[in-house]
Amino acid sequence: MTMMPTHSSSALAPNWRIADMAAHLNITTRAIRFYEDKGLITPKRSGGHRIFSAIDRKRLEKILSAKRIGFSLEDIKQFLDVTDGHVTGREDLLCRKADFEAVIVRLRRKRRDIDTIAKDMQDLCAAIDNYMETAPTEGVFQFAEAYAEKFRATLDEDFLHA
Amino acid sequence: MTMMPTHSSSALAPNWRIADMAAHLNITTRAIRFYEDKGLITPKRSGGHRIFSAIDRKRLEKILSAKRIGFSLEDIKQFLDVTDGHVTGREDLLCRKADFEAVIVRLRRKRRDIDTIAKDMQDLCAAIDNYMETAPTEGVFQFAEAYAEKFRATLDEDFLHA
DNA sequence: GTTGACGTTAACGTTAACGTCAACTATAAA
DNA sequence: TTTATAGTTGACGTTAACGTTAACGTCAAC
Repeated sequence: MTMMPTHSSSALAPNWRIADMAAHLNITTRAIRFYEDKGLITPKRSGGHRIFSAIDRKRLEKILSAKRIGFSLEDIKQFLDVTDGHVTGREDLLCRKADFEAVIVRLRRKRRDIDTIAKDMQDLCAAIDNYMETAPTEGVFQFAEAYAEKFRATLDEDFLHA
Repeated sequence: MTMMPTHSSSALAPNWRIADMAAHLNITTRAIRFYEDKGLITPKRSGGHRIFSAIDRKRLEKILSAKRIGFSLEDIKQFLDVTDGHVTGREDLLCRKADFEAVIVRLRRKRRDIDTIAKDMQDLCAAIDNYMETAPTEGVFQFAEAYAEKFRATLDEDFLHA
């Protein structure tokens, strides 16, 4: 007797059900249905049930990446509409392209924001470490004071450049 | 008669009113009041009116940076509570530090997400440019098809590594 | 042919981060 | 002193992105 591949997945041509997808991507089935309602994905159907391909999965992964960096589902739809070829007019395409270029600029700023905040967080962690070593039981407020001092230093620095 | 510095601002020791702050930071006064309600800022008062110092401004700028990269106001409050010295217990501080280190890890992923999406956007813009040059009036659907082809290529590549 | 795990749609509930009045007050200028 | 121009505190409205039932369909297995 030959082994029949299970309905839920096959290594070569995977076709997952909604729960499999949700588990793989660490989201809820509700979210996936919601994305379909919003027109972000259109998985195939088999007797009313949704069937997800590898392409569907890749698409969902991109959607989640975009979501993590703050894009709304509507933003994402704008992008997908173009890659899917739902925007065909020359004027429309050029308009979208301008939008995307503005987005790229904002992404650069977002990268800078991340670096700024990450540095602050690392400094804060280091300050906590330092506080733990140098102030065993006494001087409870020294930590905040030291941090505030550092904060005022960056403030003065900004004044010089402004 | 000596020039009296105006109430609204002085270069050396600026004290802005809420509308000035809002204009400088490109947000609404409502947002600023909301941040105060949530305990993120505590500007001084002068007869009921809020007065903002350079420190308040810097603090707000940090808040907006954090917001842009997806932190909720509650997240931001967690961070500020520590830097302000409202968290004094050793256990509490170590606990917060662990949270912050987890955040730093997520920020690294967010950076990667940004790079991924930015590259996709740049590719898409380039594809649009290319399409504009090579397909003057005919073959409306070639653009989407070309993009889909490229997409399948990255998909196959992922299969090799999985 | 029934069971049980999983799927479906439809509809209302929830939370965050403000927007939007409304009614009142404080300050600066005339 | 009056007036114009902000500023103040509620209180309710709004939007996005789902969560949460409710009520019912499907399908492989026993």
